[in-house]
Amino acid sequence: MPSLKAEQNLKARANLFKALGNPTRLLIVNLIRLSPRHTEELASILKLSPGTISHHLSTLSEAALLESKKEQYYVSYSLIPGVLDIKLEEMVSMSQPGLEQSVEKDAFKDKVMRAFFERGRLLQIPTQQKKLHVVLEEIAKAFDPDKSYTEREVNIIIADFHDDFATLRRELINFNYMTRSKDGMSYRLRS
Amino acid sequence: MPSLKAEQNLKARANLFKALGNPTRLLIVNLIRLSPRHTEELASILKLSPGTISHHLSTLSEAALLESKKEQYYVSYSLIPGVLDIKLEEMVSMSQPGLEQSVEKDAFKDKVMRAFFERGRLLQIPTQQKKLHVVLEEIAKAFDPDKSYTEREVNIIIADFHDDFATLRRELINFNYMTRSKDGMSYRLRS
DNA sequence: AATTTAATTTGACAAATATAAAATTATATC
DNA sequence: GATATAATTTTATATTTGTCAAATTAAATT
Repeated sequence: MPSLKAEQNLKARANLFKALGNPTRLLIVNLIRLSPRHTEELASILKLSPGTISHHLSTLSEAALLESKKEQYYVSYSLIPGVLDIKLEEMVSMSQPGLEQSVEKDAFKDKVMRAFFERGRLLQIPTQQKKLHVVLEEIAKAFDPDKSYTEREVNIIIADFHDDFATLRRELINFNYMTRSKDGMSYRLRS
Repeated sequence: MPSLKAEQNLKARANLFKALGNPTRLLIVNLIRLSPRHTEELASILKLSPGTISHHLSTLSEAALLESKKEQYYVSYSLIPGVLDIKLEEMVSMSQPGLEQSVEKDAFKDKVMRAFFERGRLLQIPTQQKKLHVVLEEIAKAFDPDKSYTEREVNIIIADFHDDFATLRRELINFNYMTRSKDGMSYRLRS
């Protein structure tokens, strides 16, 4: 089940950014970056209560940015070495190139399909290009990729979806879902 | 007035991170990264209302991550090219190495000074090393860097701060604020 | 010009966050 | 073992945030 893991991942990424997405915590990271610090010291530098600083430090630690070490009376916090040595791009990008793409297409497509089709019939031809593409793609599925068709055959197949087969046939060619032979006599799916 | 500018900067940085610090917005960035998208499309993919998506898109735009362009009925959003091509380190680091450092030291020092000194007198010798250092540094200022002192002279000067001049003198040597000559007859500030 | 439609803005609300103050915990120093 | 002290946790509160639904705006198609 990659989706669960992906979601975990997503949250973890977001938390890293969220941890850095606060002025006080950015200051803390910058102070700590120069030399390790303890809670009280940071509190007095930033003029916030130790409790508040402690809270911020734990947020940063949970985001896997800081490490700490008991030192005399104090807990000394420091940046985990190399933790900032990464590109924003790497932090942001999810690795599932396929998954997301399919999720998205299906969702948008579903919406359009529900809106424009009813029991296999196309209710109307969408004006909007993005929706039209969904419709054309669906109609294209009715053709066999290995066969070529006469115009009349094409019309009949399209007419199962909608009466205005002429417009739809034109759009299929227009947007390159189908191609017409040079002599204009036969049609087939774009290979 | 560099501090105002620094603060602006600080907030802008934090906002960039904050913009990315939300799972929905991370998904949006990832979807947009692959190909430009419009609001409704994202809404249907992510199953959130158009209003919500619009809000997220404006957050991302304010963080200078997205650009948009009207296209047919739609507003097509895309990532500003190269915007993610930067190290986390560069995003986090503030450039004022001096400023911050002085702010911090003064703040912590001030707190210790107020706690341990009263009208120039040291109320007690701090147990804690970090505080002791602040105190020793302060006492060290009473010596002329160009002069050397007999032990008796050192004692007299320290006695102005606190009766237990012997301990303080020992700590000054201990922590290398002052050095004692080989013959043990003269003291001076660490050069 | 009228109509359609995507996008944005507004209003409302529940959830999350940043903060201080106080209580508690954990650990050094004596 | 008692005491001192930094750190953390808890409680409380004001602010910010994410979301939806509804109203409004802006713009393209008719």
